[in-house]
Amino acid sequence: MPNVPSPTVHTDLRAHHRKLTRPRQAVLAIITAATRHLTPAEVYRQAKVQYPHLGLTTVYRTLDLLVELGYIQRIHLEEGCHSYAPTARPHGHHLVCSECGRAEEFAECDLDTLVRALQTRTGYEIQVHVLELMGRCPTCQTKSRPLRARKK
Amino acid sequence: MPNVPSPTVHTDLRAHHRKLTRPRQAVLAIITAATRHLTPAEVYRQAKVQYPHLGLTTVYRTLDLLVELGYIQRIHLEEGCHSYAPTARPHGHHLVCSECGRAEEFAECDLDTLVRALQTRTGYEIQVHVLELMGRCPTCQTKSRPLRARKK
DNA sequence: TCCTAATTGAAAAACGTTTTCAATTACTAG
DNA sequence: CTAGTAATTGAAAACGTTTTTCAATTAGGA
Ligand SMILES: [Mn+2]
Ligand SMILES: [Mn+2]
Ligand SMILES: [Zn+2]
Ligand SMILES: [Zn+2]
Repeated sequence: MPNVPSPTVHTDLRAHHRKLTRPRQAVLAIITAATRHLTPAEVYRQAKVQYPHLGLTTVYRTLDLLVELGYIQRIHLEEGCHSYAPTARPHGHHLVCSECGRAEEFAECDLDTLVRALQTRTGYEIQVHVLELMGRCPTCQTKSRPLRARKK
Repeated sequence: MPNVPSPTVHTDLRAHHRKLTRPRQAVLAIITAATRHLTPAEVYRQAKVQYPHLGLTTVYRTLDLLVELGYIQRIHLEEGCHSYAPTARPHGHHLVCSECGRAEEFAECDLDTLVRALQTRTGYEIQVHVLELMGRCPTCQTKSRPLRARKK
C-alpha cells in the first residue's frame, strides 16, 4: 500500500485532536521527502500536483502545524527568508554563497559546550539553534574581488 | 563640534563615490548607537526625530549600504524577520525566548574549528556566521508546559 | 560657482503572510 | 452505518514589509 502516510504522523495528529486530511497529506508528502529546504510557495506548487485543489493558505497552516509537531524546521536564509526542511535528518545547517546563492548543507555543529554554558548563565532552556554560514564559493572566488562595484 | 559623523564613515563613503547626506546621517546616528537590534521601521521612526522629512525608502537603502560597508549586520529573528545591529561590538548573537520574545545577547561563539573544517572541505571562503539560539526563558518556564494546547 | 552623478521621497507595485468566513470534511459517538 | 460536531478548507480581502519608479533635489568635485 503505497503513499500511506507513516502511522506516526497519524497518531501524533490524533493525539492533538487534529485530522489527517487530503490537503495535509499532499503537503506532508512533499516537505518530508524534500532533499533541500523549500519555501511555502515551492511546497504549494509541488503539492498541487498531487492535490490540485490545494490552497496556499492551507500550506502555511500545515507547515506551522508540522513545525509544532516537530516534523520539519523553519530555516532563515539571507534571501527570500523562510524555508522549511524535514527534521528527520540529524539536522541541517547551510553554508551559502553570498554572491551566487549556491548553498551547501552541513550537519556538524558542536554547540553543546556553548549551549550548556549559556543555559547555566541565563537560565534559559535552549531548544533550537540556527546556524548559518556565508561566504564566497570556489567558483565566485575566481571572479571579481571588490565589494559591489558601482555600475559606472 | 558635536554630532559630526566619525571620519571613517565619511572616508569610506567617498572611497565608494557615495555621498554623506542628511538622511544618511540620521539613519547612521540611530543604528550605530543602538544597544539592541532594530527593524527598519524602528530605525525610521527614531531617525525621523532628527530629520523629520526622512523617507522610509531611504532607510531601507541606507541600511543596505551600511551592511555593504560592514558597519552593521542583518539579523534574522523568528518573529518579524530582519533587524539590524551595529557590527562595532565584537559581534553579537541572540538567545531568544520562543514564548515571550525576550532576548539575551551573547558574544561567545567558538566556531573557528567548524569554520576551518568547512572551508577545507567545501572550498568556500567563509566570511559571516549567523548563530541564534531559541528556548524558554526562566520566566516562561514557570508557566505552562505543553506544546500549544488547543482552545478546548 | 557650475555640472553632474548620486540621492531623495511620494506613490504605486510587488511580496509574503495572516485573517475572515461560509462551506466542507474527518472523526467519533451512538 | 448513521448522525453530529469540531476541525479544516480555500477564496477573498487585509496586512505589514520591501522594492520599484520617477521627477525633483543635493552633495561634492571640477
Ligand atoms: Mn526569517
Ligand atoms: Mn531573514
Ligand atoms: Zn558562489
Ligand atoms: Zn520568555
